[in-house]
Amino acid sequence: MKDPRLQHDFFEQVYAVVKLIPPGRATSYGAIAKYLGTGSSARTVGWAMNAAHSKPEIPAHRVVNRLGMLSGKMHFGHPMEMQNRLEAEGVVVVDDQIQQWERVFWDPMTALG
DNA sequence: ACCGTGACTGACG
DNA sequence: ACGTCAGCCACGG
Repeated sequence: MKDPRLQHDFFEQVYAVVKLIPPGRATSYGAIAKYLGTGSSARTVGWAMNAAHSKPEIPAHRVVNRLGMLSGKMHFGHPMEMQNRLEAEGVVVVDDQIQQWERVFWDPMTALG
């Protein structure tokens, strides 16, 4: 990613993928990073989500860590907001952990190619 | 330009 | 089955 314009679009690329996550499903920071080709920049994806804070159209609650834990819940308006949104879509969350994570997990690599 | 800081991850002990 | 470490990369001070 040497083209500064592509670099500038990195956040937008992250947002584009996040917006494609179907309701009731969730993916991980690393999966998004891998799909975008920068497999080792999972942290930066998290950073992008932090910046996405102001964008209501982005379902940030559908992005969790690789184990299906709500590691970003503290960054929502209320710590329970992330869990509430997920449960509103039928996702079961117990102790910050998405239940049946293997079934809920949405992999952009296989879903989008 | 340098350094500290993460909503991360995989590897080690 | 834990806790730690070290890469990782974009950003702000």
